[in-house]
Amino acid sequence: MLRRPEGTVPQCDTGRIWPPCQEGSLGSQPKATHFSSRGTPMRLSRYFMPVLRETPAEAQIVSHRYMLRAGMIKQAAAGIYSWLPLGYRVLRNIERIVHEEQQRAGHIPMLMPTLQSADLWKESGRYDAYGPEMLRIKDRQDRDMLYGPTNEEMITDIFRSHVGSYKDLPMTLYHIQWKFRDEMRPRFGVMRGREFLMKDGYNFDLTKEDALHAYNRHLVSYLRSYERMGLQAIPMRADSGPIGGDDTHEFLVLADTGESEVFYDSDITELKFGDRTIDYDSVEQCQAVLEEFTSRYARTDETHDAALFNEVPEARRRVARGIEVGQIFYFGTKYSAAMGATVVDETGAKVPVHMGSHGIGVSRLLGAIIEASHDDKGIIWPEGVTPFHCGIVNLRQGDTEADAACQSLYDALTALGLEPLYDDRDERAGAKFATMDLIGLPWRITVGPRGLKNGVVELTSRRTGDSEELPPAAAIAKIAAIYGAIAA
RNA sequence: CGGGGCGUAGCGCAGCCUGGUAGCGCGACGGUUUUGGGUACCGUAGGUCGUAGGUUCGAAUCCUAUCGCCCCGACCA
Repeated sequence: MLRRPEGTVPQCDTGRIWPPCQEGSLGSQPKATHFSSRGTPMRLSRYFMPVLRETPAEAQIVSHRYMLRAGMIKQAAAGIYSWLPLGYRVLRNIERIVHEEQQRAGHIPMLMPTLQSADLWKESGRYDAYGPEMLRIKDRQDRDMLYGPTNEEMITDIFRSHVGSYKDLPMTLYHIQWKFRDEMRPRFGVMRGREFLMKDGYNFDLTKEDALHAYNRHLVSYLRSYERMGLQAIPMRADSGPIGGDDTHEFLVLADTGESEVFYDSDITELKFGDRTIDYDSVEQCQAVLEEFTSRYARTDETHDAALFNEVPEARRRVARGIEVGQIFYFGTKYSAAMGATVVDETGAKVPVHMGSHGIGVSRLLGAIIEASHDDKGIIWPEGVTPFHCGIVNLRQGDTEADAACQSLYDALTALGLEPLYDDRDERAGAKFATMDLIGLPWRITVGPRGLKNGVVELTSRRTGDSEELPPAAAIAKIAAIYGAIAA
């Protein structure tokens, strides 16, 4: 019903790869049906969502504050966090979108380890080049190990071990895995943690042209992914940094708390990917999207060119701040040549493959989304990533009619494959509203004796604050329609 | 890694200067009262004051060391 139509996204592996166990898989929960990859509905009285009324002192920026206050994360050490149930749900939703969009683009999911042997890094030369950001560990045999900050070496090794012919190309492999970079100064909660969840993908192609198509394909899939998360992320020409490479774009979400200064032509913020369908195999179509989204001036401070920027009409010049949520690179044969990742081409010659790597900061995206979508009461989740589809607030817990009405709403929404969060605590209305506002569910159904007397409940948009009174069945239909439209 | 700051109850803080054996608000728990935007009142539980040394009759308080965390900067998905 609300499930994506069969065939739109062929056989997504989401949720089976990471994490190994699904929420509610112990059998105590009702069997999830349509949205089994998302989670389960929940009664707040049975949930674990330790909200804080006061802001912990260590949190400086709004996303960090709200994530702590909403009971989404708990710091374990500097830049390292536990994901509490509410935060975990959002994390998995973001991850799910990334999986779906990567597989839609034809990229193949897999999983590489967090801990790596240093050998491959010595071979590529990055063991020394990477510096103290890399967490180095010795095992009991005194072997050099490291907690991977990225996986170019490992994927290249896998590729060279098993692929030898141009006939096996093109190929793009990706995984979503925890990384560790020992930042000198972690801060801003999950926006700049030391441990972070990242999708990184690697394309292998016979020619530079093919590799650039892979680059474009990633750009398209990233635009789609961010839009599904309710974000506008602008591709900006960027600096290649320690990965190295020729072509690279960063995707930035505009936000005052962003770490990078960005310069752009305001026309670019008018661009929407929308629900257009793209044939990912079409070089022309992907190229057209790239040109559409990168032809206007948009650069981070690293690559900013004041002279070029001044060619933009003054009224459209913007200087702002942005949060980097992804980056795509084409780096040619840098690793393949160094590590002997070659294939035999049509003429029988051994040639190094052309590669690129492409990352999305999955855990960081939670912070970015909150930075871009909140008010003074709390978070406002976009429908695509919200931890629960809607909240049900029972204003008079213990009142027979109100309890029954809430229960039947809960059951009906659940039967449709939606996941409501039912606040069935014995709390005052104000406390329930404040909690719902804080955790940011986009829709709230408020149920009380007063309305029930007239046969209505109240449906409220978290984003606009607009409320309407309508019969319970109509409220259900409306929510189903909203989410049905997103899933379609 | 340079500069600064902070570790006292689940959270936010006071007490430290001028040593005398720990306190406030919120939260939690129990009760009464309330009930359509964090209600009010009563009661209860909870802290070897980050850790280790030292000075002292006596240390949260003074001294030393150490660990952790935060902020500014340089650096980074």
